[in-house]
Amino acid sequence: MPRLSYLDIAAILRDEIERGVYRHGDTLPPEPVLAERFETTRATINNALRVLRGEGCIATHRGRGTTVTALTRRIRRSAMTRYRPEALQTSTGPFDYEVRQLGMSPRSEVTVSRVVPPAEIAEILKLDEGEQAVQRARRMFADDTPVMIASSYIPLSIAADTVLEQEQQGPGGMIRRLAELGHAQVHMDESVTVRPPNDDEADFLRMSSDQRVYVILHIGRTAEGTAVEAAQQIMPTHYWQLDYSWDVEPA
Amino acid sequence: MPRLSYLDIAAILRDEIERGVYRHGDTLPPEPVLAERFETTRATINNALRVLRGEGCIATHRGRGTTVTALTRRIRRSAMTRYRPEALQTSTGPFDYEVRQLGMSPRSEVTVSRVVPPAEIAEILKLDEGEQAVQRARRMFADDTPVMIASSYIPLSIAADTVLEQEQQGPGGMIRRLAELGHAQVHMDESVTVRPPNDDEADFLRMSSDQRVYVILHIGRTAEGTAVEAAQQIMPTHYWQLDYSWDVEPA
DNA sequence: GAGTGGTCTAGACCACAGA
DNA sequence: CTGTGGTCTAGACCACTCG
Repeated sequence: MPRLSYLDIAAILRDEIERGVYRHGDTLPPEPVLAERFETTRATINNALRVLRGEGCIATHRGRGTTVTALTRRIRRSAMTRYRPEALQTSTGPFDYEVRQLGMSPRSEVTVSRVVPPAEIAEILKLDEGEQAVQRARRMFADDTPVMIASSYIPLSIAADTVLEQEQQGPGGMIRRLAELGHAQVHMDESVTVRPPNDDEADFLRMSSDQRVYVILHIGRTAEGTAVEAAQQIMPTHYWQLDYSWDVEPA
Repeated sequence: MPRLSYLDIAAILRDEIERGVYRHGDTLPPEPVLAERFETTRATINNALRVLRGEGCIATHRGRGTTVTALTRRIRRSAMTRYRPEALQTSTGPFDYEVRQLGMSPRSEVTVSRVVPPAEIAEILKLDEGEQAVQRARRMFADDTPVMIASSYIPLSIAADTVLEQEQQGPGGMIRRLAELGHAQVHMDESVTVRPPNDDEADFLRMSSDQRVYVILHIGRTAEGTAVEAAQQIMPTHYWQLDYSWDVEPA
């Protein structure tokens, strides 16, 4: 019998996970045991697990073991509905809706502070070098699995000493508050890129460097085209699907 | 002096690439040479190169060596403009525009055939089990670097024996032709996910399994909501940025 | 302290590209 | 043929988690 390659082993384990031999949340056998089962060494098993980790099937933790990832389906982030007035009416907000769609429980933690934003954000908000902005940082969970980091920045000239510097926003969230302050947003820009997580992101999102995050840069603009809010959202690619839909004029 | 970890080595090499010690297109020293330089073994070098490969910095080819990736900036795919009538007026089409924006030369190859589409596509187009559709497969290049695989599917009931089964489409492309055939599209849906490339994709796009592709499912609908075109686009994440922009009603 | 996965060493064989 | 990167073996040390 020919030896199995790490890809073969990954395929076998993937199949067993899909067939339910290992359930979501289960712990896989330790690497030495798998090595024995497949008549190979730990290095090869480690390689196979890296493949599955990259796909988001499993998560490995030193000292704790290898567990099958909890999320069955991906959370669907519907860009066009999540910023619509109707979506904002609900006190819970679009993230809560998106997570509940999967039958999971949403939770989030907010931190508000004044910071000098990253250069990319400062440029969008047309801030001077070293100028501060209000940062609203949110860490979001689905059933206690961390699934998103979002940082919104609003120029101090708009947000200083307003409700935007308080943690609780009330129904309609930031968009509604900004509108009430005379900065109604009528246009959104988003760009999507993908990269490995940095150390902080990997730590909070419990990711390995074999996995990837979406980086979504979201910009809200007023009728004059001024950017009044710039937000960066970091999400593991294996947890999310991004949905967009729009109307076009017929050709 | 402490030994360097593969992450340290990756960081050093990344820095050297960014500083221009190795230029885009250059070949890096072979792994045994790097192993000697960093006083370690090939396995550790291999590990370091895997990190850079995952970021899209380099590409490794057995027998040929390791080269620095050609693309400096990412191609920007602007979803909302690429399907607008104005964008379609130009005979060249949106992909050509997007690539030229980077100062590169676009090229694409089209293959038209009748196939039974993947289940996901068949469901969208409401095809019966085993029913065929017209597939227009495009492989796209920027300066001879393969950057995208796109497969559009149109139901046979619409496309059979029409200009849609010919390779050349003329100005306005498929959207215009569909409109002329009485299937004007007024609504677009797109979903974005990310995964490792499959073997075919990795082969054509010259990717390794450490890298990732966007999978964009694009659906064009008529005023009645009928899907008349479903397309799947596969693009290496390290080559592309996805842009979306839209208007919202004020809160 | 025992068990986990992360990383490394030293060496080997292989598939593949190119002269 | 030589040199490349891909993969594997056998063994080791380490950091981390948990009882």
